[in-house]
Amino acid sequence: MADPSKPAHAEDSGSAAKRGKPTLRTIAEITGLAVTTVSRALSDAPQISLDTRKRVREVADEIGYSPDRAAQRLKTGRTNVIGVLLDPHEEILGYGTSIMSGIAKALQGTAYHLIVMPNFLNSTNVEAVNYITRNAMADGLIFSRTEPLDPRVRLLSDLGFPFVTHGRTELSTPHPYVDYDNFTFSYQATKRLIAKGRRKPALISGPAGFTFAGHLQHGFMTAVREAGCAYEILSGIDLDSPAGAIRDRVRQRYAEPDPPDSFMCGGEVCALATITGMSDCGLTLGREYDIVAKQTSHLLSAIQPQVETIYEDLTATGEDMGRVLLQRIGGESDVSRLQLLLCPQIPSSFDAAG
Amino acid sequence: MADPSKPAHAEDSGSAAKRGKPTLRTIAEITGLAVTTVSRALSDAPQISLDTRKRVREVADEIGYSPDRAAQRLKTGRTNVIGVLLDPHEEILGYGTSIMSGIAKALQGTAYHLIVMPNFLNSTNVEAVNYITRNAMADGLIFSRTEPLDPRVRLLSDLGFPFVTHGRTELSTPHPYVDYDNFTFSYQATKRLIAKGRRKPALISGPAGFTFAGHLQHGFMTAVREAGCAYEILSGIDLDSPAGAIRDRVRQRYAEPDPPDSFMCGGEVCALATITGMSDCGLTLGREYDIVAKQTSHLLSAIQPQVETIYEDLTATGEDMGRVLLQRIGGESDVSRLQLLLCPQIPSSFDAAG
DNA sequence: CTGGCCATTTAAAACGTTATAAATTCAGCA
DNA sequence: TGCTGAATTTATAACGTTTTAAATGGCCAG
Repeated sequence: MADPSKPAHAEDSGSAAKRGKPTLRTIAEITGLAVTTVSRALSDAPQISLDTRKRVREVADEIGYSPDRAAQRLKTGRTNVIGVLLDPHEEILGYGTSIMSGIAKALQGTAYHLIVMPNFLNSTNVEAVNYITRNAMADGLIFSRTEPLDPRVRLLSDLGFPFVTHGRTELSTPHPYVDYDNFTFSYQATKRLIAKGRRKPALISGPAGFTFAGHLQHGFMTAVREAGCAYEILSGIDLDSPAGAIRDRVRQRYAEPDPPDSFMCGGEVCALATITGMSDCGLTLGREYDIVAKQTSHLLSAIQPQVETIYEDLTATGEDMGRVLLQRIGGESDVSRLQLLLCPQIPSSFDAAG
Repeated sequence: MADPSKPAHAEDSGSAAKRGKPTLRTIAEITGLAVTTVSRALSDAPQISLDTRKRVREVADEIGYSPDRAAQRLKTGRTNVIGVLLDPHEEILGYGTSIMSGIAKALQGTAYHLIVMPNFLNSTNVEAVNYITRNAMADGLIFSRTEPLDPRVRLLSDLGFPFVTHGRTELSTPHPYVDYDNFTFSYQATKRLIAKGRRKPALISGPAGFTFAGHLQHGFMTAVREAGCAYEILSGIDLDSPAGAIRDRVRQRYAEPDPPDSFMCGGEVCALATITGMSDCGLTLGREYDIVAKQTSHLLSAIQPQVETIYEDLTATGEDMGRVLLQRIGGESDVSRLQLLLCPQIPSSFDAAG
């Protein structure tokens, strides 16, 4: 029925002042001013008299004017859009939700829109970045899961395109980031296991290649070395593995000699899967073994309240990333002011001897 | 450093043929044709000779031309963007991921971009819809969690703005949708509980106000009435409740007289929370009680393989929605061809007597 | 009353694309 | 030769905005 090639609400043009979406021209005709003046007035240029500015604003509000973003974009080259690159797996247990709602909060009240670009097709994330910059689809980019020599970071740095990452890199050129201190998290979590009397903690490590995996491992190793105890890094699985794979691996490990007696889990799904695997072997959490996990949602604590957790506030992270990116776009060139390392809040119960 | 107001890769204009992003004009200068001709040639207009079309395409490819979407958009009014409205809670257990990757698949190879518009700020979803249509931010819209008299559907229908919903409404004006047959799901799931010998199934219903909640309840009621058995609809919680609330409610219910002996759970988190609550009461799944749940990810089957499930393929749903929306934008006005009701696949084990 | 300066407003051009209508070329034919 | 019409190409305008440079008018010093 309705012709989709034209906005359906564009009614037939009436008399002189044509109907349809109001533009600067509409306001100009109503006020008797020139289009230029109206444009200037709406952007509060000091060269336009206060009277005029006020009158224009009133008329604009009255007729419900809102600027055509396509035209602004064509003219200025600015899109007023912040893009978030979303990996397929990132939606699990609210990662994406939390981050996004944080960013949205930071962008509230600004001219910027948040747009999520799901990256389900371009096999590599770099292609997506390339595409977005080449087609000027956004003024700034946010993405996560950085690698030590992240090619996206490299590309964007070269282009001078504003971005913030969730996670650090090891590139020599510094860049804006917001990161969680996974070293400290892992160190404290492992220390907690040891404080509870465990003598062989196991780490289910982050997926190989990502910067945070190194941090997790480093924190873990530091704690076990300090304690001088045995340890194990479970091979064959990581935090990205499906729950079933983690469960099976844990089960299998317990059929072999000299199994670990506790687990440092970097995520809730990982913890749940571990518990299931152990339970299949007849082992009980808190009795035969312990777990400390990172918590980012409320699922784990509802299902398995016995698991001790350290919380990572992803919404706050998102908000920080939004703020940092806005500063960057706004011209802040001192990168050191655009790097945030968020500290884990260690529960006070951790202080008590296990 | 880099001035963010201009694309950083726009170098200073060289000699005659200025550098920077190639435009139609660049191609025109190279080939000696008029800009109009180039535009036509690239859109494969039949009025342009085959020779010319081929030559223009070659040059375009060579210099890496890609059209400026802002300009196209300004001129044509078309955005080449499909928007997905994402509710905050929808990311749980991969709902959003699956849907989005499906849509992305359907859009692959078309001129359309998928853009996710997280709706974390506008309290009501209608405001977001209003905003998107008024500002012509997309050519079509996809959203879920429809209500019987959904105001978004009403608004978009009035405007003639193309959209597809995940879920049906009870509005008299028919509209494109893709929906899962929650009646059949709920009916079969409940029948399965009864076939296993349970005599008082409980329903944890969908959140009040959404169309699918009615379907779930209807299927449940049909099954219990057919069997003539007792039943219960658990009050105070629904599928949107946090896991902790569901767990507590289940536990609490078992402290009261005449508790249910089985559960129809419309989601995995719901099932997990129920199991936890029951387990806190010392009750074992498969012995003292049973659960049938809807499965949309692989978490539940990894953590609690004993739970019988019926699968809903959300990626397929997304793909269908993408296809339907494209047809709608393409001018398909026969709405009945744009309505899909997807049937639950009932596991063959359901046929065996419990 | 002229010239100059300030404050304010304006006309014209531009961003890159597409739509409309017109121009050009050339073959066929009277 | 000149006309018609088909095939191909083109000039011009337009989408709504911002930018650049220029115009207008008022006021004051000379």
